[in-house]
Amino acid sequence: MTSAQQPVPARPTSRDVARAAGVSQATVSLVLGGKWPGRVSEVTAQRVRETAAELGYRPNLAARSLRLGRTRTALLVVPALTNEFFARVYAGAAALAAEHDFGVVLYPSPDGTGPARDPFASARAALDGVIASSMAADALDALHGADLPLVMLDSDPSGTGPAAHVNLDIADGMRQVTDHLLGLGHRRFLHLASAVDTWTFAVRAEALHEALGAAGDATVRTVRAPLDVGAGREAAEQALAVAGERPTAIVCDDDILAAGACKAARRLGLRVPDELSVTGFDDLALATALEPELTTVRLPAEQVGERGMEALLAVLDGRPAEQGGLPVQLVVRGSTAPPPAARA
Amino acid sequence: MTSAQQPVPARPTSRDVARAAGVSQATVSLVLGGKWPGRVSEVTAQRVRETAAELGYRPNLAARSLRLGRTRTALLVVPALTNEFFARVYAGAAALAAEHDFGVVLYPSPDGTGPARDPFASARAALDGVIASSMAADALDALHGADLPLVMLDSDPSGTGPAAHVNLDIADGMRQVTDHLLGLGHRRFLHLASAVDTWTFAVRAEALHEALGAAGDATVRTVRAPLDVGAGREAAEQALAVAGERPTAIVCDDDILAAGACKAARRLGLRVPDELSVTGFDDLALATALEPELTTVRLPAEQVGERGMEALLAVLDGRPAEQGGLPVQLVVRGSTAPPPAARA
DNA sequence: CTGCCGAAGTGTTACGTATAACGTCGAGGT
DNA sequence: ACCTCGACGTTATACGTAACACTTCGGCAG
Repeated sequence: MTSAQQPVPARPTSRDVARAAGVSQATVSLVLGGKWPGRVSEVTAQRVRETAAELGYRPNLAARSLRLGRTRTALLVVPALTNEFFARVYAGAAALAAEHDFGVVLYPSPDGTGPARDPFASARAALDGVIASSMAADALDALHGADLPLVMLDSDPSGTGPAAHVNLDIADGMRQVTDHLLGLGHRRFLHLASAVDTWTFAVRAEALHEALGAAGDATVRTVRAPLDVGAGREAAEQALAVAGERPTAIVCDDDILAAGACKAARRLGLRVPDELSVTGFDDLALATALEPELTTVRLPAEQVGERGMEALLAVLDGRPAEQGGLPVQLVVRGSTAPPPAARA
Repeated sequence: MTSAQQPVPARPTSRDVARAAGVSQATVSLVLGGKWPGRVSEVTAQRVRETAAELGYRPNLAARSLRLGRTRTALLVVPALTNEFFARVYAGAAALAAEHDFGVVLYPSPDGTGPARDPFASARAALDGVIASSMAADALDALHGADLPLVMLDSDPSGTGPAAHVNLDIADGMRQVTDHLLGLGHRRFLHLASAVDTWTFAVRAEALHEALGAAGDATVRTVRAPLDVGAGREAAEQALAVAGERPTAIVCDDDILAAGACKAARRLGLRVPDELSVTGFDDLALATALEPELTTVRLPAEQVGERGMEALLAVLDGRPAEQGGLPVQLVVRGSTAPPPAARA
């Protein structure tokens, strides 16, 4: 006694469509594939398309991937999606990917903590390429030896490994911040830097020192902290508590650290911006949630993702990837003002 | 002139492993599949495993999916990853998924704007199931008719469509907030509510009114705003500017709106918490970045994701999904205090 | 000695798709 | 009348895997 008719309407295949339309499976593939124009007469093609729509046909992507050896899926490696910047990078990458019928999966260590897992064991789809932020360095080791097309975001462009680089003009942003503060009259600076040691932060430090050096009479101290409000506050509080001449401006590597700096100031009874100027970097939503709103550098995060995906698609097509850094822009808000001395 | 040997070392298949180990492909599959214990002698199994490791064999997931008809991939539908809450939900879901060798892809409209795309056209992998936040209602329409196992997050549990619900005990959280404020002596309230109209927000309103009703002499006004700092500030500012008795406490549906409320207070020259108490909901990083820090309700976002994935895995296994709401907890910080009258 | 059984593998097949290679058929050139 | 050729399709095949059905073989009860 075998089961008669299967009662569950299984997902229709291209062969089902073919049968219903009275053509061969190959013709269905030809029509719906969209390439090979002219291989099938328009009247037949129309019939096939209608039948496919009627049956609700959806190509089986596993079968397609198996046949083609490509998956139209990219892996995006970022340290943590809870950092708004990277959430926006993902959004940009995913949006452009969708336009090209591509998918984006994330490296599955989205909390940034925990041991680096094998990205391929967990990335369910086989991958056509990888887009990776330099801030996810540990994950990159795991990627080593996979010889997939690799696009690096915000990393040292002199590295020759990656097929392409997408960089922000971080140095210019830091110059704009510094010039803004110098223009207001500041001369004693505190650099609240990220404890993470990647290119994107090294460039900040370098540009800051260079711009201050040009001013001649400016001084700067540096303290480092993990990218988190509490840690930033602590570091800033300690640095501000030391004896001697207090800095009049804190330049932060990141809006999150800047939020910490603002809290430190408040705890020490220093008013921002009257007694202490604070600048951020990134222009996250946080920057306008604080009071006063942060003077910061706006980074086009979504564009970073888009350009990264664009570069990857180009590489996969054998086209050259567009080079060149993305421009950033200083946004002056309420957290910066002339130093007390200049106001007196 | 045909090409002699392929110079590119193609990715080894299970058949390559079989050849190298001197067994059949079927045996390799048997050994590496891990099921069917005892079908292959331990000595042979060992040899196969070693050979696979040597060659760096990785199963082709497309082929496996094609064969099995399952993909071990779930779709997570959330309104926007830039909302830290959902980024954390994703983190929780992805972490648990990884433990079970599952993958999570995101509905590709991560900015929350734009027209709802077809989730299946863009989700590259075929899907085994869907986990969806009630806040992504538009996307759910697109999911209709896919008859995949569906787990709903934070949605009306009386809905019978989904295979399982994972809910936070939102009502309890709102009760805790209200009782806290009533206990401090507040009687005139403003409810800064989300403009989004989903279960999770309806419950907040209901619980608030119920708890206030129990107090007898309390009054509340409601204003609604989109989930964004600027919109929250504007709505709060307008509501506070009206003539008559000013509310002494603003209860917000969300930390983001609470940040807006704090900004509105500052603009109007009202000190928080001395002249106006403000409460949030979610306990995002933002809550401790603000000054004063927000009194808010801590939601176990990661757990929501975990439980959602857990429920989906259960459903896929034919096991019953664990029911029951996740507990939430009031976190009292600096943004609440007794009202001015009680202090005088 | 025969028949049966379990252990340990192997041969084979199907999953659904894309495309290379192969018909077929009528029009048009010589 | 014969060949060619383009237009329109079809047949056949391979991608890599999992698992069903089968073989082989030594052991052992009847």
